[in-house]
Amino acid sequence: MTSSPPPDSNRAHELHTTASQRLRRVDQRYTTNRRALVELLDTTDHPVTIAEVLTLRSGLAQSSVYRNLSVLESAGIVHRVVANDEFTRFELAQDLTEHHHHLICSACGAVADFTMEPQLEASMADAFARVSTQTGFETDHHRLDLVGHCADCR
Amino acid sequence: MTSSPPPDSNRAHELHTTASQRLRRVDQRYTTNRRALVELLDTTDHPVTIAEVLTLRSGLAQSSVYRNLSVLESAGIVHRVVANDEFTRFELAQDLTEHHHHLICSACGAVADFTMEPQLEASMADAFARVSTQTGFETDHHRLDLVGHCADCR
DNA sequence: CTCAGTGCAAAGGATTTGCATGCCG
DNA sequence: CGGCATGCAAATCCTTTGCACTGAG
Repeated sequence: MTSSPPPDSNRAHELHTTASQRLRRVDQRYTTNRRALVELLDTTDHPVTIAEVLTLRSGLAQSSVYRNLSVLESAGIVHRVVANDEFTRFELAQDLTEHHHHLICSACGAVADFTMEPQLEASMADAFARVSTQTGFETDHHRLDLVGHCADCR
Repeated sequence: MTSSPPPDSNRAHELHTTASQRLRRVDQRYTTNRRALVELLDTTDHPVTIAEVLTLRSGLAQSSVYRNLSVLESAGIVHRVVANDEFTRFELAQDLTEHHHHLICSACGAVADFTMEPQLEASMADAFARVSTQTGFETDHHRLDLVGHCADCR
């Protein structure tokens, strides 16, 4: 620990600046609650459920969390993640973090992040481009999940 | 050997045999309703929602469809597909059909199947094996979806 | 002042469950 | 015969919505 500013504070600052800009672009404000959500999502290393949000930030009203995550999603700041259980999860959009994928435990429902070699990502991107050409489907993004059992549930 | 049956009827026959075996393995019966569901899923080229099932086979009770798809899933005959909307979809397990992925239209919710080059699949499988080794996560299967806009919604 | 954002409570809707009946083994 | 599958209806629970209030600009 030092007295100089933590290296991450710049990143955090940029994150909020970007969030604010993207919200303005869709005529929305960067309110205290929305900022709290972005900060929370920036903290975790996995997509969070609404229940987690309410536990970790117990001041927030449930309906506002739903509404604000929805707004943040439409502004392209957060991303909705569907896993195997009935709970919707949210994470920061991948252009605000790092491109990654998910390990989904079908026993306990846990979702963890992982990344793959850029080279393999590139091969996949090529393949997706071919699929688009062949099918007329226009791809916004892809999602690649491994479904199985986490270390705890094996 | 008797007179040779049409090529597809063998496939269908095997499908039902396999289904029956897998159900027995988990102490379940291959009832008329379950057989109807397997036949329906074998017909479509995309995962179907409960609503579709009820429309296409209007004799079935909603609760029985839910229950039976659940049973078929636990027997490894049917696979649950989560898309972008609020509807759960089901398809035959990929070892009963062909390994494939999904094109998910975020506008209309449509889900279509597509396949990729075996070579690329193999590279991905290698990468997944490495991830498993590193994280202790045991992979049952992977799912790769492209999310975007289908030809109709572009 | 104005109006979007917020919180509370009630409604909505896909999915699950309780229970009586029917049917397969 | 006995027990599982089925159908109907009611319950469940995540999510959405209505409405009055508040606070930022």
